[in-house]
Amino acid sequence: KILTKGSKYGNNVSRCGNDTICKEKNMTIKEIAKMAGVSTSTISRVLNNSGYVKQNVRERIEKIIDETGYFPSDTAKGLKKNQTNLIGIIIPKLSSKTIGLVVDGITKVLDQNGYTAILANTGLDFQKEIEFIKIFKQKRVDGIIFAATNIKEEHSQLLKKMNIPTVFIGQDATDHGFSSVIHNDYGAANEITNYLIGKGHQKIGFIGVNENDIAVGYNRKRGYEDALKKHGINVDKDLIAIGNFEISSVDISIKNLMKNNPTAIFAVTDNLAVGAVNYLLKHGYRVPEDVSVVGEGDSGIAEIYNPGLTTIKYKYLESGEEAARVLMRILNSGEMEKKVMDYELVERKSVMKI
Amino acid sequence: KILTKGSKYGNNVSRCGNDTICKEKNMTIKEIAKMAGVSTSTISRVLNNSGYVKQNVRERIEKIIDETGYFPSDTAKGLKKNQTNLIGIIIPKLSSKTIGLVVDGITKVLDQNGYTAILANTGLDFQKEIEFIKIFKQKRVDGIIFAATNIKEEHSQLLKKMNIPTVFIGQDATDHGFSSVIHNDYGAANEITNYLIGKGHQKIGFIGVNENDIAVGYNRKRGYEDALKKHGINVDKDLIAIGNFEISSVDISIKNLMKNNPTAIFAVTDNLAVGAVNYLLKHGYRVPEDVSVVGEGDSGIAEIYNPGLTTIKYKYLESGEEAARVLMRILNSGEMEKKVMDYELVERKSVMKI
DNA sequence: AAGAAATATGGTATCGTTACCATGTGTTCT
DNA sequence: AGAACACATGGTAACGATACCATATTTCTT
Repeated sequence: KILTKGSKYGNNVSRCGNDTICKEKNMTIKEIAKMAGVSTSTISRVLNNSGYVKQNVRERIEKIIDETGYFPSDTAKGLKKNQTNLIGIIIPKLSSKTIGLVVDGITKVLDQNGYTAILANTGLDFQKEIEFIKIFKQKRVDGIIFAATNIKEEHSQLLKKMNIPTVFIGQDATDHGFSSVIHNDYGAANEITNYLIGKGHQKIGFIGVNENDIAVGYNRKRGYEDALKKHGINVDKDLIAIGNFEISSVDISIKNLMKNNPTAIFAVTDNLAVGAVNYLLKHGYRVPEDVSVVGEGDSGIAEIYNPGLTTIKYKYLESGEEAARVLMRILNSGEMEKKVMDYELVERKSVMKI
Repeated sequence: KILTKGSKYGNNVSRCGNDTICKEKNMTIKEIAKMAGVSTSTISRVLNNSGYVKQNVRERIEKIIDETGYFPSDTAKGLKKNQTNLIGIIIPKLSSKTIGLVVDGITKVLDQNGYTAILANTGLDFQKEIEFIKIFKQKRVDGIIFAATNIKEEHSQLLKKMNIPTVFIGQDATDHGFSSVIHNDYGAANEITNYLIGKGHQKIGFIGVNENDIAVGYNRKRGYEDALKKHGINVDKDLIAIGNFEISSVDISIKNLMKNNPTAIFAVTDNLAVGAVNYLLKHGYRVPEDVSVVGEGDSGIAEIYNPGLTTIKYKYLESGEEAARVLMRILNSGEMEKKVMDYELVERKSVMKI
């Protein structure tokens, strides 16, 4: 046992022997060189598998490295090579399956390419985004993947000044000059509205969020409206409710909506859709017999919920992967890219033909 | 516009002027010193707010720093100070609300203390855990927070050799000599089983997971068994089903269980509980009228689901915060700690008295 | 007014690597 | 045999910051 109850274990402090505390320095390339009786240059060569080293010397050195548990300092390496192999990721929060999937995808691809993610969790606080960009600059990250809810001039100004390759995910920042991986929010909303119309619905309620959120708030609403227009259906303000992402906001939105007797409701996220269904069930409506309901996101809950929710499945994991791949390409002198990710309509039990 | 379609933008490469590509070096403390007509020592002093600097000189320097957009290199600083302010976080995956919450909590506290998280996402691959520990060592992280599903000798050996302060979360590693923040899995399972017994249930089915997972698999099962024993109820093997975390595994488990006519079912996670309810509903049982069902986790779905699921709410966000706090204390020469987090029984609609 | 103490600044070694040049050996070619 | 080349190794100056010491200059003490 090295660490026992009561032992001190501070920065750079470890136990040597019983309860003694002592500074423990890291092994360095110099010490390894001395032990092997060669120069640091030679050690560096075997470490990086570069240049010429005699087989038996290489083996001797590798053995020493193994035995001593030496690990070269990426800090020193980074300073010398002006490259950290660190990629900064900026996200609003992690306790959402959507973002979790995105980050899973990002880290997977980064790992394959020898990069490591460093995490900035803004907790939805805009000012923190700016702060974290600066921290990332100080840490000399090689690139940034930015999952912003909306892009302001302040972001792009700062990022340009910083001169760090950046990829946006979930929001289109190509107008600002940045590579972006986005979801086809407009197309998906358009398609699922068409789908409802195809099932005979004409009075389709809409539960959305603030349009400052371009992807979810603005684009999905446009998709809905355009689908109606295309089929000659009037866009009725009284069938449109705007709240926030909180499920509790649904109760108010939908109450107003229901005064106008829609036969179907399109909520822009699965959470909101579930909130809608819960409200309807509680107030004596049957779903889908009396009212059909659809969401978007296929966040896991849609499948499990009762009744199973018809929704749009976005490719979140894949978009994370793609964003990382785009960044890798940029780091290899690639060009700016814009990728629009696929989506998929998945039918379950919450819609009925009328 | 700095970045336009077609522009190259590689590592350390940026556009100077029209389409020209040029290396852009970072500003250094030396250059700032030269511009300000002072030594690097003085710049360092204003940067770190240490030692004496005349007010007007300080202001002149600050102005230059601001105008040039200079950011000191943490890489160089880290090399010199032997401290990176980086904390490595090892997790199995992020696309789970539970882990997302934990990491939210961790990053919140780290941020407050001037540390940044660097992320190792193992994707449930055990061998990667070992690999990432080594990467963290190379990156010279100041500490590690480890959310492992089970702790092997290989882990603790390596971590001790590395000499990096480490806190485990979700699993008790105090036997291995490491600080740990854990959930009271035994107590919670015990309590919710007692609760069912209190509601008059005697034949209580159990849906668990592999006992290699000490926290969820082993401890929760023990809590269940001990509650039965304490009330003089026989632990019936035919009422116990072990599957995995996948919801699809429930269908098989529960089918066998139902042959023995339990009046209640305790599933060790909400997901499994929801799977159970879905199965029961599909096969003509009413919940809770015919069978009561409880889960554990209160992962969000329990609240939204129909019927609302009675469950145990674990403090995931708080445990992340606490783990980070424990680590901060260790870094300040604190002692090893073991923290057991609270839980809370939340009653909803999935249980009925008989 | 002389010495002590506080204020203000600079010089330089150092952190742990790698890049680059220099220097030696063998080996092969003509 | 001598040149040309591959193989093998070492020395040293960076990379960008900070720590520590040295040295002025100013401001207090008594």
